[in-house]
Amino acid sequence: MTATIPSLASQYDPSVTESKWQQAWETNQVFKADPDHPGEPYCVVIPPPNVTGSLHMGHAFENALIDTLVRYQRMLGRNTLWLPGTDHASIAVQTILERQLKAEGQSREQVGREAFLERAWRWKEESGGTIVGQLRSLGVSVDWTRERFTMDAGLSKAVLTAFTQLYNEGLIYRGKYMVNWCPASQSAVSDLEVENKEVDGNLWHFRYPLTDGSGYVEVATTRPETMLGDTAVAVNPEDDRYKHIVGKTLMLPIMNREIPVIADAYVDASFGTGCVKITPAHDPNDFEMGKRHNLPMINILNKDGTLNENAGEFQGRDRFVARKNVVKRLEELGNLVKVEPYKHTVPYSDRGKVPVEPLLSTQWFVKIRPLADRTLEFLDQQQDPVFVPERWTKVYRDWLVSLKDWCISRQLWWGHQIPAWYAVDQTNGEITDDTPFVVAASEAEAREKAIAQFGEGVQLVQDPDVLDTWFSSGLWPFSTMGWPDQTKDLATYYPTTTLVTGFDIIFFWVARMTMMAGHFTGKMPFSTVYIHGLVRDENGKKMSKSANNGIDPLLLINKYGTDALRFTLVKEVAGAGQDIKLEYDRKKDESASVEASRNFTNKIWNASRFVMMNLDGQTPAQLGLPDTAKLELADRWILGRYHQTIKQTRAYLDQYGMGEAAKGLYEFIWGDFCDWYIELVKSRLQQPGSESRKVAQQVLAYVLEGTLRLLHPFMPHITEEVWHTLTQSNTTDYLALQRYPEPIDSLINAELEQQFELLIGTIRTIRNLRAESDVKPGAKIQAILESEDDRERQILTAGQSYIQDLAKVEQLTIQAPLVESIVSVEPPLSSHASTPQEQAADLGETLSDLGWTVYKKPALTLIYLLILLIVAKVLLAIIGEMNHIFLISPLLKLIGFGYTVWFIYRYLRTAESRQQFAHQIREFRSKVSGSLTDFEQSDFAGAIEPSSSIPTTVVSTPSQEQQAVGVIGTVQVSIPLAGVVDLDLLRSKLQKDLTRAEAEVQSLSQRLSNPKFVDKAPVDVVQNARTALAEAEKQAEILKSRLDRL
RNA sequence: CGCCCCAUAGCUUAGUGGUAGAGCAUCUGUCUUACAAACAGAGGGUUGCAAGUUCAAAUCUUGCUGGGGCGACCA
Repeated sequence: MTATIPSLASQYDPSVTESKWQQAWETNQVFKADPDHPGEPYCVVIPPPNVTGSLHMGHAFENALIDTLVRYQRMLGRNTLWLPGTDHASIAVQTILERQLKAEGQSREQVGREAFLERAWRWKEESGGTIVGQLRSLGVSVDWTRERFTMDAGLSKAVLTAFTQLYNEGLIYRGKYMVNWCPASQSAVSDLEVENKEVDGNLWHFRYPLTDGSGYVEVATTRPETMLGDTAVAVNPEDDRYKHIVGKTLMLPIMNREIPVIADAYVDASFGTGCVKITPAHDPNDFEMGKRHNLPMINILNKDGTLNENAGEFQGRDRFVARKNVVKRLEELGNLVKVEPYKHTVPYSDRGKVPVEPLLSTQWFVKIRPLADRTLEFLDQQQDPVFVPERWTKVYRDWLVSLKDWCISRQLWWGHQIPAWYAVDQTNGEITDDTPFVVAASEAEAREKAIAQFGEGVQLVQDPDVLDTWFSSGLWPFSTMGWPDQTKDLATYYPTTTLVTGFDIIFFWVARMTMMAGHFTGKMPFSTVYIHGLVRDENGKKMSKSANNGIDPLLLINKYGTDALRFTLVKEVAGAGQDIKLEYDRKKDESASVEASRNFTNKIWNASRFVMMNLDGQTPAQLGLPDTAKLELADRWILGRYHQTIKQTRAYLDQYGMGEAAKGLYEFIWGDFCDWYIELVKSRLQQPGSESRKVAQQVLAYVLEGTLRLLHPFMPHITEEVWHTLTQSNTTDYLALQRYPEPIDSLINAELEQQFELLIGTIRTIRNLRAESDVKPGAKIQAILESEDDRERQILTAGQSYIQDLAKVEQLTIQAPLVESIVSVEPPLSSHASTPQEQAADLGETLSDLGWTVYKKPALTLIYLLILLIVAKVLLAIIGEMNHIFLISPLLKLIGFGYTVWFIYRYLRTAESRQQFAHQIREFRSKVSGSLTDFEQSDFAGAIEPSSSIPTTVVSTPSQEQQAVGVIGTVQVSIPLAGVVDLDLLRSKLQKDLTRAEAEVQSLSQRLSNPKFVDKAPVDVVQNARTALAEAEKQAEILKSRLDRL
């Protein structure tokens, strides 16, 4: 790829770039996993979206998180597989198809199973393609060659194997039990597919007469129509009010059926009348009681929710119509006592959105305890899997503990048909509750088995029902890799590493996977479960179809780009598992936060453009690494910040802190790199042919290239695009496959960063003063920096050109303050009562200062060094003896100070001598250490080196003029102001700063005067407080004297 | 009824014992040669309320209030 750098547009256009790379990655199979690839395997299976869906914000969020993790791990060199796919969503698809059929005036029974399924597959091809295509637009780094669908041949084989094995082990059974019946989809559903909603209903009170005519009992119900199926009334055996009627019978009104009064401890005597009507076929509790008391179980419902022949006169009526009619009838008969409003919860079908009916029917179940207990063992004994955040472990565990058997049969056609064949010839050609059956992995096998059992003439019919979709999803982590066959993929990538999913799916899916995996593979299917929150709308509401408040990710992608949307979503993640909120203006279809990320992509684009325009067409590789000896202050600073950022980003990503990592990168790129470093090197880039320019180019190229790699997992497209242009790589190289940057600790220099803070603070203070004083933005000014701290002055001097460039200062004066202010402030004596270690450190620092600044000639250097070393050694030896003498430290400082003054006067006063001096140092250093080209060997400790070619102007302070004054640390910043100045404004500004400083002094001295604080707080905390107090006092003092002079 | 989470600037939030920091938004100035999708500057906080522990609490404890979630439920 050739760099056509200067012609790059000044605004980044994601639309072309993003689809270009998505296509390139896929057609070149960049993310195709290879089990033979070196490196520890890292594997994630996608939470399969269902084929009826289209991409929503939750998908975008989830996949952005996964892709960030996966791309990071891939760049770390792990043998990475992210396996994509979809699930078949039995009920959802069936509902849609039946609706279509109904619109055509048909029913599924009319078209028949085969034609129906043909239709379903056709539909799946179209709709399933939609979501997979949309997934592609997110730029996910999945291996499309391994895409799976839960009804693929391979996965279906896994389902058959799992089912037959569980059946043979006695863990799957068929039986007549109470299930949740959804009249809308006309199928049983599992407990999890039922949502309890609180509704305002009524409690109807009825009176059932005793058959012996001795009175009545009063019962209450929220579902009056169920009385048609009542087969008893129960009371608590201890309830004295009713002891005498237990064993008697009642006459059930309307049905005129004689039913017994039974005693059961389940009945709460204190609730209502203490009498409970019992409908064993339509209530789980009543069912249990019915079994205990051998009561008849009368089913009054048809599959579609209408009443059946057992409902007498109400046969054929819808359940809700019947409810009204039953009440009316009872009222007519005089059996209605009262109706009271009653708030209660009603189970609704998740899919059908109608109330489910508890119904007694014959279904297939998984005996769950053995599976759940096995999984609990993994959790309790091996902490496997680990949940991030940890608190979800308890939720997961509690559910496993209280889990009931799982109804897995669905009266639907779309899905995995249950591999059970009934010998219908044994029951008159019908499948009844008692028809004998065989379970087998294929029809042929079933026939073989059946013949053995029932003879040649056996007539077999396969169970028409299908399995719960989650049954197949539960096998997903290993069925997708070839299980039950022992494939290479399975051996390499299973168990998978991390599962990323929402908390709402822990029960549905996570627990089912762990149970199935524990049973079939003897392992947990993933070692970590990362739980993310929901994406909420601009009002903090859950996005849902019913509330119609979804935000279309594709709309935002088209408007701002995939990278921008992804970065927004990931950046918003605070702690793991927390919900995120997406800003959105529905009128304009705009999102402020995505726009901010789009602006960030544009920033990256333009910063890269700037860098590339200044590299003379060379790539980072061609430019090479800078010679460490030639690095300037700003270079060392940005390299330190860069490596610090690498360290931080990796640390965050390693502990799933994707949001924090993203925010850190945003700050580094926009703040450190663009706002400061690029601005700092601009003047150097305008010095053709200079060494300084070359170094700046090298650092720019090095940091930009590495930053692109750092950012790639978060913003894959723009980084890939810029990286190709920057490195002029050919098309077979991909940033996605480069190594993630590694931090070099020796380049991270906290002291240097701190020193740089002073420069940045000074620049800000000057800019602030300019703005406050209405200095024209373009005007070059004069500024005076005063500090009594020689170290501070040294730093300011070293960064002089930076201050001049970025604060537009023409004449910069750095000096010690006037004598009066030197003597007026003295740090508290006790602050110097430092430990021997600290003094030694001080000394070391002084030594290194001198090492940097003292020598005129290389030969002299060595001599001085030797002398100093000896002196230091002697001093160190005696310091231990005399560290109680307070004067030592100030004395040393004084000596150092005096020496520095002399030194500055001698060598640094003029630009000429400084340049010469700097040159000598470099020469000396390269002689001593050789030219270090490898960063690994470098060491920047020591920090400050005066930068060259600074026109220094030493002028006396024009104290008579009006000045704007600010304070940063203990540095006083003044700008002489020409012309008219708003004195009041200046005064109020100073007064405000003064008030703040005085408040600080007040609070700090209060704290320090508290003996308990001084006694009990750690030494360094007290020390920090003292330092802060000294600084605040100094500030206040400067401000006060300025204010006085105004 | 039980369990869990949350509460900090207008919004989104950082800060696990040392005296509150950022981004967005707002206001002011600027088209300064990478970027007006930008740059520079400014204002903005009784850390939900109350007590307690501590020299010191946004941070730990308890209670309360408000918001959200999950689970269970007696007809």
